[in-house]
Amino acid sequence: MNKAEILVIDDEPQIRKLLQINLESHDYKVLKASTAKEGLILAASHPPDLILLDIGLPDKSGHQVLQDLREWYTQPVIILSVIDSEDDIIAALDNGATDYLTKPFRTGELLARIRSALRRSNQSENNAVLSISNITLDLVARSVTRNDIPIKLTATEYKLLCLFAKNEGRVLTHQYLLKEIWGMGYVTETQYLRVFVGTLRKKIEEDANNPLHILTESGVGYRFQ
Amino acid sequence: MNKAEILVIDDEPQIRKLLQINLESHDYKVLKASTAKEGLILAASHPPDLILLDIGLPDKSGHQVLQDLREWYTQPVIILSVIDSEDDIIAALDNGATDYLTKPFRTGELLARIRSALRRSNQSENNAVLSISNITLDLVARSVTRNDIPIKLTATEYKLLCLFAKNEGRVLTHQYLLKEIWGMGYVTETQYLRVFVGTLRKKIEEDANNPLHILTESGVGYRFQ
DNA sequence: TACGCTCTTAAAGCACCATTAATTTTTAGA
DNA sequence: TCTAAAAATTAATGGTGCTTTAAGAGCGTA
Repeated sequence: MNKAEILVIDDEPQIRKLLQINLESHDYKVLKASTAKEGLILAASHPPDLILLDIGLPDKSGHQVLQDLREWYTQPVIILSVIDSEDDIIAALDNGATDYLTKPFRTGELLARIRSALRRSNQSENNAVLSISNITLDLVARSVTRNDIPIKLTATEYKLLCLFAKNEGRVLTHQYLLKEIWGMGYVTETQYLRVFVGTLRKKIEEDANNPLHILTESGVGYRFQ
Repeated sequence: MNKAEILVIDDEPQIRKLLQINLESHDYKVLKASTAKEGLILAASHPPDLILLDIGLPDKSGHQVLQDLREWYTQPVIILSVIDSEDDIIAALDNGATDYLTKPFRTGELLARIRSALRRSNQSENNAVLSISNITLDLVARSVTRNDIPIKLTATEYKLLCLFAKNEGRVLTHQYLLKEIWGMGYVTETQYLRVFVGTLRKKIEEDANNPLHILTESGVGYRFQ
């Protein structure tokens, strides 16, 4: 597993610094934004594994940011706030926040809540080994085999195959795949998918011209089985 | 969806009563236990959708109960505690607690955190399936079967069948169907429907000449049953 | 029989898809 | 820091399958 990426959206430089130091010392990769706008753009261009969101931003209410994020972002969002108001907490949680901490927070607790949130968001994907007919995918070792023979995949090919394997039998839309792999800004770049599905098929199908695993659903997306 | 069942494990009768009243008034079914032993037995004999666990039980530490539960129980466990100690919080979260609230807690916040936890634990099992006699429609996987045999549908055919299935037994007018699938500008193109209903019938009816599912309501539209 | 509505069929057009290769960017190693 | 290789992106081309269109035939009703 790679370093988990955490996006911090907070306008106070001291808090950003504090969080960055604490998170990086626990082996997370930290992205920072000081305004709502910047944060949303950053999240969309490169979806992080978790977002820490300050509710009191200068340009936009954190509640609004949360709603905007939840239109498409499914990973955990933990709210940080100086306001210890029950209404605020309820509103945030009902808008899809994963957790809500009031400042000043205890860093040890925050880190534990981050671990907890990440653990839960990963547990569905945490089957360590996925096997679909003759394809085997070891999520921990990050290795793939076909008929027990190791296959070398690039980073993008691997991400794509992971998404497919975790959603066996489901149709994944172009939009969804592009969003998950490249980020929100790329949902129209269907051509990327064609190229990478092409290379993946060459590597995992018996006959890339008659694919049995990665099926195309014309006009919609792809289905893995 | 049935009432969600919540198991309260707490030794203080007042707290149990308070929780019961609040939870039941929000349409949850409440199970109660006053000791760790009782709670574990109850959870095992009839697994609830969520557990509220007091950390200070008479017969066993709540941390120990949590560990025992997590051997097999995967649904949310929210810890309630009079102890506002960071070490306790971290230990509980790292042992698999979903959330941790210190007493006295605000009931509105507790309810919001329960909703949040249940929402997240349910989203994975959300395989909305529509079944109409021998036709099955999985809206998440975007797949259709007849007598358990997969049927391949084009994007437009699928949209059409979805509309039908979601409005089983109702007459859907040409106008409505055209508006939903092709858009407002196409409400006069009745011929499109004839063609696509034709291909759909070939795929899902036993005998496309004597359709049992997609019935024609002459001059008006179609009805699915 | 004539008319309105429907169904079937098939050809034409077009959007979508796959493949390949060229170009740019990133990564790894010296 | 530089260089070479690998990977990602972009662009170009041809193929495939879906949608649209159109024409003819069936069926019930006046």
